[in-house]
Amino acid sequence: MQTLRFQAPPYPTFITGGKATFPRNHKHFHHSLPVFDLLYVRSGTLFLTEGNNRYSIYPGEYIIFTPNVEHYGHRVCEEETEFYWIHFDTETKAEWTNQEATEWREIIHKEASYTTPASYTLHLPKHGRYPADQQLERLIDQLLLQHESKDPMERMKEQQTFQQFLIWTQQAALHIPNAAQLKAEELIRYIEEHYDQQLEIREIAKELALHPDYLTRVMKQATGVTPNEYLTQYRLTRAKQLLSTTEWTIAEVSTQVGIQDHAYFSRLFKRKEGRTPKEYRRFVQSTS
DNA sequence: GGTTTGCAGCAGTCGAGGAT
DNA sequence: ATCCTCGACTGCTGCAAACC
Repeated sequence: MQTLRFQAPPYPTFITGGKATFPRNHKHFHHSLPVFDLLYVRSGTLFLTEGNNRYSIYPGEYIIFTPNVEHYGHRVCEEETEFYWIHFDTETKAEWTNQEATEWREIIHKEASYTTPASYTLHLPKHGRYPADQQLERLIDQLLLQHESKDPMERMKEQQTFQQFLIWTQQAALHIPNAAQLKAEELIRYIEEHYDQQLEIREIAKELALHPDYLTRVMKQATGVTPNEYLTQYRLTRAKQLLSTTEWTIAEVSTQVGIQDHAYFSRLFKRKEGRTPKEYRRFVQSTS
């Protein structure tokens, strides 16, 4: 299996991306780009050829195509096929190798000193699979939303999200999740499905059959943030979407994202975003 | 309608440590 | 190593009132 190997930082740059759906009997067109092209299949199957190699990309799998090498569909889709496409490029030299990395210590190229940052050698498999959950799709959706956003602050965050996407891709290539990570993933799923309701850590812990303290600990260990911090972050992301795409009052938006007290919502919003919800809406409208 | 401020209560977090 | 509990304390949250 070929592996794309490159140094970071600087991390590769996200250029553009999108979501596409091919109907049944549709075939991918002939295509060659001057940058890397990553395709991630959400449902259905893509049958693609690059050079002399044929690939079948099933749901949950991705493939990375090489710049300036033509790829095309060698077979029609047998069912409706939904996939994401992401174009990116590297500033550092990137090369295809047959050496796969199997442990994190192979990724950490050099530890940081007082004057130089840590450096990493990422090894991304040409054709790989992500763990079976919807976190990754949410991350890509977030990336595409930021890319399409009229808010310059959101646009600036897209590279950050793309870096996280690359780290997850690297993690998926090596990853054997431990118990804490599995529980944190379960908690994240729960939060994202119930963020619009009143959530208490004790209730969630009961739901997941764990002690509340323990839940906080595994979440912090796996993601670096506490359940509450994650919930707040998620609610504010949804609130920003609603503020920029609807005419709802601040109180309605607040209720919609699970915060009953709109006064508290405004305060929270200003603390995290640096401007009140009203200012945010005005700002987005003025830049569109 | 939306924001700010003050305040009280308590939920959530963290360090330490025990049980398995 | 993993899972869990306890006690202390921080800061989150909801409410009310005043103001823009």
